[in-house]
Amino acid sequence: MNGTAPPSVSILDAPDFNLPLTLTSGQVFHWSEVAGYWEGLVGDKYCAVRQDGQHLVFRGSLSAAEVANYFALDHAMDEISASFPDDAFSQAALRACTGLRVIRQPEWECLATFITSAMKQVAHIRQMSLAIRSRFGMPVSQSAINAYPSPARLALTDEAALRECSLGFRAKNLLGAARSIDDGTIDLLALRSMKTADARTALCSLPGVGVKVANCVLLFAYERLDAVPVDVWINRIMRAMRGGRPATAAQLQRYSERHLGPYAGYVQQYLFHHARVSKTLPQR
DNA sequence: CGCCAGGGTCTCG
DNA sequence: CGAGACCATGGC
Repeated sequence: MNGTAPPSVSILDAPDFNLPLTLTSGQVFHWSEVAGYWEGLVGDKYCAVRQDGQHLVFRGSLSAAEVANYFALDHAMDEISASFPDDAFSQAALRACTGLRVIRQPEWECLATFITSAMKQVAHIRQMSLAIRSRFGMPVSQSAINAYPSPARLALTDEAALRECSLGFRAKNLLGAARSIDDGTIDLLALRSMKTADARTALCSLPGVGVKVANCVLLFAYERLDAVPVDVWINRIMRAMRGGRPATAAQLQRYSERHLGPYAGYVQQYLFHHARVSKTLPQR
């Protein structure tokens, strides 16, 4: 209301939620912990948030409804937990990752970030994402980092400039995707009302987007909670679930879709994070 | 230092 | 359809 008023803090109920776990589970890459608060952007809106037991304490430009929507506080965690398969892998991951939410990310920055994720570790995906924001993004009031640059902005740059953000061979793909979206070849808004299979096909027509990246975007930005990204970690876990027998990528993708239940994407995210932090699985 | 990372694409059998 | 080569870069 009053432009000279001190920044106010708001409080939100957040049962069955673990903020740091959610923000460090490899679905979103730009949040930083500063002085007890997690600071980040949702689109071009700044948010600083910390967890206090069953509550979120936050300040910035987001309304309570927007914070709740971003962190998917409305997800029916009882129902989702109950849907996890009754095998040792899934149940161990469920116990270890209680409170992890699959959040609702802005579509373009999710897509762009996962285009740059190919054959990269989580730490480096974060570095590339921050470099792109710093170099091409618009400053945001209160925020140490910039908004993710729009497709139109990236369409204006060139491959060499993107390579200076350490993208390597991914630079051409990000540029090509930005241009296809900027010129209307692909309409990210239109994907919202499409069947998952059709949306996946559309995403896969973009350079640097195959089934794995498309499923990341469907899961993390389009709320398709049954979409299962099969990366090298999930690959190992699926193989172990099947008794360690060798299997093709297509077999493992099919297995994940048939055996992980209606919230397969959730199960996958728990399996991924648990395996990655515990390092209990065979390395090959 | 050698190996690996939240892969995609193209070619060849 | 399935396997291999190739693509850059940094963490460990």
